[in-house]
Amino acid sequence: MSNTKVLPLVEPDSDAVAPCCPPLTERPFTADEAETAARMFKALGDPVRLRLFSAVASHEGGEACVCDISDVGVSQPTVSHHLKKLKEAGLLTSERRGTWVYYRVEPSVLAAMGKLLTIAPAAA
Amino acid sequence: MSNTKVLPLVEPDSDAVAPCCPPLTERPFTADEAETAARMFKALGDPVRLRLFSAVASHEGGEACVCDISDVGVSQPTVSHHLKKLKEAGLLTSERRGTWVYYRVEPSVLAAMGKLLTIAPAAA
DNA sequence: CGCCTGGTTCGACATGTGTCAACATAGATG
DNA sequence: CATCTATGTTGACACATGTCGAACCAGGCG
Repeated sequence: MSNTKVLPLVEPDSDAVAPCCPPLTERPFTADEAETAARMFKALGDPVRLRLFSAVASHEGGEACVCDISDVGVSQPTVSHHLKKLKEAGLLTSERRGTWVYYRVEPSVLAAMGKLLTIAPAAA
Repeated sequence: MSNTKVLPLVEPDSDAVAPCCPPLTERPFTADEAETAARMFKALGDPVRLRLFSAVASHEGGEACVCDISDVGVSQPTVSHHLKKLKEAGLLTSERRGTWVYYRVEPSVLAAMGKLLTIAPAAA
């Protein structure tokens, strides 16, 4: 394996979690890779989405219902809109349980993005 | 210290490279933190910028002149525009050397973003 | 000095995006 | 079934953003 303990907090086979792209520093991205990766970054490129995502990610059990996190200074439809965006970007998944809808983070995508930003482990 | 060897590829005092925010998973972001972090993510949230950034980052010596990376399918003014955005976001720095202008990556910012995406090292 | 090449800035335009109010839907509960 | 609460969807609108061509600045060179 190329890099052994870069993100030891995820799956053991941490090489498999990045079906998207190599580290940004490894070689110039192709148009397709850039398109894919940019979609994820763009999803986190909004303050409200970032707060929502962080709220879900840091919530107990890695999941939270909308009612728990919708206090970010915008109207409820806007919250819903942003959560949808995050879902479309593959960063969150949602599940309805009775009255409430719970969102949870997709850890593999987080890890993939983290690896993208890794300084090229050329020497390792 | 809270997290000892999350991104061992950077400076030894890797805690100092993130003057921005804690990991997304540690606690809900404040409005200010989200604003700051979103600015960086947004900068990488465009395919063209991502290609340019990757081209610079992966170039020999971590720097490249515009002429080396401007082959991304958009006009040259547009390239310049995106490079400016990346510079404003703190991801790149530029320096004129004779005829050419060289861009290089700001590794500390890369590392900071990587840490942001770290899965909360709660257990560690 | 005049000109050429590399790069940035300007002005304009089309498109994308964040936001809200109003309406619609899904379950729970009486 | 009536109704209430929790979410999502729609339509509209202001604003930001990506893009280009044209004009402009900076160095090197004859």
